[in-house]
Amino acid sequence: MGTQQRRAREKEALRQDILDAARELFVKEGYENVSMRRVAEKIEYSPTTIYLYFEDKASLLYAICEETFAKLAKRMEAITRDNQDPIEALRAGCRAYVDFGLKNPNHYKVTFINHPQHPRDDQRHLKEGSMGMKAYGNLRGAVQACIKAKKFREKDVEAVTQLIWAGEHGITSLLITKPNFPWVKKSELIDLMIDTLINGLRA
Amino acid sequence: MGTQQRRAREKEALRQDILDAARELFVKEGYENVSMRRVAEKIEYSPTTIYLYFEDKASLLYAICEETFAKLAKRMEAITRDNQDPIEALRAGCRAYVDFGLKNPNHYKVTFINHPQHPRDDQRHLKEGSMGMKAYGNLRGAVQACIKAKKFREKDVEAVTQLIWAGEHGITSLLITKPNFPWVKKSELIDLMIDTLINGLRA
DNA sequence: ACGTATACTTAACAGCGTTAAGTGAGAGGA
DNA sequence: TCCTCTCACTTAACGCTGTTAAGTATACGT
Repeated sequence: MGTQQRRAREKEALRQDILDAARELFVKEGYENVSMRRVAEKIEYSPTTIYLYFEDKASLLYAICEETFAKLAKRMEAITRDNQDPIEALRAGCRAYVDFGLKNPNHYKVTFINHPQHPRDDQRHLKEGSMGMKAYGNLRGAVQACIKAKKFREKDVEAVTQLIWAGEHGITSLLITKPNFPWVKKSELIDLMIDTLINGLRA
Repeated sequence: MGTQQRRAREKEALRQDILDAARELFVKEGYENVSMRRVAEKIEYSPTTIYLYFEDKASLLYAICEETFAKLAKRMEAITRDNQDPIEALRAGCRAYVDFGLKNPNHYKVTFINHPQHPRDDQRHLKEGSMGMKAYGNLRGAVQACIKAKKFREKDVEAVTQLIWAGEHGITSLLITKPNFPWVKKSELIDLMIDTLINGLRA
């Protein structure tokens, strides 16, 4: 009777092997530059085996990104929880977001930078329940707190959240995709963005 | 003797035909979704003919983008020339940049959003002499004017220029790549970004 | 021991960007 | 006028890609 459970365990193990192999390759060489055949080679199975565990290449990627962004969501939650001052919490959350993007550029690229190729994956990373959406919700919470404490002049929570997200994303994505541009000191540029936005929003 | 000139004219005409066909397809369906074979089909030549006029697919795209961004650079130049108030000039320039991106999403995508695939094209759109760089230079001019007029607290021209560019880019790229996200009114979000940044920078 | 479900592989399809080799028309010189 | 050679273009092919249909062998339940 334990056979079924053992088989299920073995299936799950192979699924994890595929995820591990794909994650390593995607992170090292970028999603577009890694073929299903190369992932298969790494785990020493035929390419088609992967399709028994994941619908297609995009789904494989999505599973990996959800894993990764779960960490970001957790980290941002901890920041807003531990910080008393809402402004400081927001500032720290923003900084964590950008740092996370720069530390996981390939994940960030496929989740937030690249346009979805197939209409089927459209916005998958920002659909309800996704980790990307969870992180967004967290940011909104931090913004909400600032507005409640009457720190901001603008009262539209959604607008301010989207504004800050766009600012963070602008810096993060440009630093990732244009590494050879003659940037000023990156860390200071990030802080300048966060400070300027918060300053500009102040009541 | 006029033969050589006529042949040169004919070559140039075909080059333009290729550009026109490629532009139309790229704009309508996006760079990645258009193959060289499809461009060739449209001009009724064999696929390899294109390679007699352009080094590869990326170069064909680059030529098209330079055309397009030349228009943006020109527009931004006119704005900074016609506007007396440096802050208003900057504001108008920012607005023009974002509007341009939203009106030419496919050009904007390949120029500013996508990561360069091949190291050879790396940063091509932001190299010296490119139209992308010209537009950047224009923005820096507008920022310079604001700093000279003592309107900003931060004095580092390069840092402020990059900050504003990142802000503009953040909004533009997210609105383009995530059209189904529940955005607040787009036009107001754009203005909020520009106003908040300028406000936050004010002396 | 036998049939069947399950896990996996082989072979193939239709497409991609790109290149090497081949063709044919037309210009220029004798 | 005829020949030659240049130059614009095409045909065929290479080595990839993601994905699927069909086939095979193992190991399970009866």
